[in-house]
Amino acid sequence: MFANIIVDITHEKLDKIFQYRVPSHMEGELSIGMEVLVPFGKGNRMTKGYVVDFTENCDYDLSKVKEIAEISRKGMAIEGKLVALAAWMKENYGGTMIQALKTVLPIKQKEQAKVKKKVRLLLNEEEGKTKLDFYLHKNQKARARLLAALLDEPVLDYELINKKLNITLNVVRALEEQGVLSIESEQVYRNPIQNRKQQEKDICYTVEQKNAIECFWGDYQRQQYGTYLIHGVTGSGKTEVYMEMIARVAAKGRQAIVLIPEIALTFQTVMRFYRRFGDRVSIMNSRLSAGERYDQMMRAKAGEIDVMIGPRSALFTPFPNLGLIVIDEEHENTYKSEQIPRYHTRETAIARAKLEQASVILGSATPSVEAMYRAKHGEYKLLELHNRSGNQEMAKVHVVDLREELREGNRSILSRKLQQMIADRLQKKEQIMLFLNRRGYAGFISCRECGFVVKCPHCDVSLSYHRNGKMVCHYCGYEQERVQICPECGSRHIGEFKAGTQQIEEVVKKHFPEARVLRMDLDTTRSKDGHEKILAAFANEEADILVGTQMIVKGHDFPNVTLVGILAADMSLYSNDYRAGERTFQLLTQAAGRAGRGAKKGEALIQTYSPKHYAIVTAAAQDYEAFYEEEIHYRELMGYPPVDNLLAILVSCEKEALLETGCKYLKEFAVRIRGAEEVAIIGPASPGIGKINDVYRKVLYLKTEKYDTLIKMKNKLEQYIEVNPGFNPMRIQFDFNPMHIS
DNA sequence: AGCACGCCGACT
DNA sequence: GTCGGCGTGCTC
Repeated sequence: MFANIIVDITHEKLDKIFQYRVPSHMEGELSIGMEVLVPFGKGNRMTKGYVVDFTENCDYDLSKVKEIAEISRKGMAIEGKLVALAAWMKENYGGTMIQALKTVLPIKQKEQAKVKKKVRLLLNEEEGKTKLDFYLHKNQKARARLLAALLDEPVLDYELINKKLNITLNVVRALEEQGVLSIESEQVYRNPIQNRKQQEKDICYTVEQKNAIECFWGDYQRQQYGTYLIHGVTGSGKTEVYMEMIARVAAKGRQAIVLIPEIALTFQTVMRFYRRFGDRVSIMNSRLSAGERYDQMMRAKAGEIDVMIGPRSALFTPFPNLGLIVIDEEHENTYKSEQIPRYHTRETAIARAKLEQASVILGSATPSVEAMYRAKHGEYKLLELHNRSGNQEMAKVHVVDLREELREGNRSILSRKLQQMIADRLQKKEQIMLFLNRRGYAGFISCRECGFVVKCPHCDVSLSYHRNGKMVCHYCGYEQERVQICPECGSRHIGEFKAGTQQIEEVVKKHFPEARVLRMDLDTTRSKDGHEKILAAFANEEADILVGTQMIVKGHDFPNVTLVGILAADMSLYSNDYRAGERTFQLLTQAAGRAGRGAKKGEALIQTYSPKHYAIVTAAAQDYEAFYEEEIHYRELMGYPPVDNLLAILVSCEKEALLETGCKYLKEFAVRIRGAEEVAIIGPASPGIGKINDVYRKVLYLKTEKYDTLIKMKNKLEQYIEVNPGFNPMRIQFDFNPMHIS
């Protein structure tokens, strides 16, 4: 038997897998993730490594393969656990072990950046000059070059010496021995946030909050670690519940990870954690430099902190004794990675928690259908928070039928009712948010007159215009000619629906010239901190109306906002994707939740062409249960996740003809290995973008109830692709339960 | 990263 | 010839 091993040396060149023979006496006890000592390199010096995988055969020159020397056993090191997690991710999401390891051990890439070696000159000017003459005389060019540079600037970064002066470590070492210079490698941690601990006033929990905490804690005390789904309406105080749970876990000497979508990782949120945990908290975000991020990881490993807050990558924080993982806004689709391995944070967090005997808390006001499905099937424990903790009332939600507006001659994007309400708030000096749902804007084709949407007859997803001038289904590849008139009512006002925040800003300014309007979208937030600046300005009431996309509905509380207008709720409803209903419901509920967060009562208004659609009806009623029932019924009917599982196989190739034959072979192979299993094999279909940078793309779908079957088929397909050189010019990616069908 | 190998100029 | 400095390439 052979073992695949990564060598614990931090350098890109060694960032690959080495194979070693497993001595027979180790066969029983060696497992993935274990730390071992192996002879490495010419001198066979003993080097630390981690077992990453086992194989029967060896594809390296057998005469060169060495044997593992010993297992270093001081419990499973934290790296070992993460390696084991990487192995799980590779198995469940596809890709190579290296790719999985790179996502799990970010340390590897960062280390060289952080161990900033410095070189300091030890000689005075005179001694230096003499030495320099000596080197020049002996024609020792590299030494002379280095010394000359040091005489100019007595302390230099090793990296600079290495890259710009082209001098190797050999030379530096030689000069060190001669006492010309010294090598210093300092290790300074920087904490990106100052310690500003303030004691938060005593917290009073509601009955529901208490119940949730005690339910979790009871299990935890009995060492029953599991997954909990907290379904709590906006304003029900989920964060207090998380913090109490974390505090109790931390008191037991265990650490916690809090995952928050990057967009919701605002100063406000972070400060709440700081107030409670002081400098035992650390945050990670994309603004931190690589070095700072590495420092944070090292602090976590060294036991200097108890809580790490960050986006999905923070899941891999190397805590020595992880006890709890919290995933806030669990339904957000940024929790699914777009890079290989295309892991889902929720599933991966649960896998990590199992490896480390920890619990997982999922929280959301609008849980994903997957999470709720699993909670209802007993996989997760459901904890409900129905009431707002401050006793505020939920916003009243109105629905306006835009078809009716059109019939009555109002072609504006602002319905008459919305115009009235805006005028009313302006006069009361209250604030307004206008929300444009741009998600999934990859146009759908709808009738402005009756609201009819052109759909695929086989898939129940909307068709969209394709470059070839036809309307296509991105799921099954179905095509039909463009419609000129609405098949439902015969109107000629049928076409792609589009509108942008800019147009809306103009319309609003025209209607209400006295109002101060702020716009927030990709254009206006591009500058550094643009995001925060706009939100701060609005919070300071420097504007009356904030117009924006979904980024305005996340996280921030504006007490003076008493009206939220949702301008075109349909935008995400008919994107070509089975999650459209879910996303629409989530966005509408969240947007409505922004109104009335202060003392004054709030109202929300939804403008739509399909007021009867269940996602809109249930969102208007703020009735998650009703939505879930409808949605799960639809998923059952269509066999979409979470009822069935879906594996997307994305194939791309520069040659269109090759791509097609490749897909044909893949499909045939899939049919062959399916055997008697009940697996639907769909496609190949063209994804939303059929060609990127002259690379053609196709997608195949496998659909079945059993996730395991999909994994098995993925493994066989991966093997098949590897042994057939015909697939070499193609890139093939696997995506389990993709966030969008594209 | 660490180590050996091989090239090249300098000096006995 | 041979010695030592210096860049290069490999490590299962």
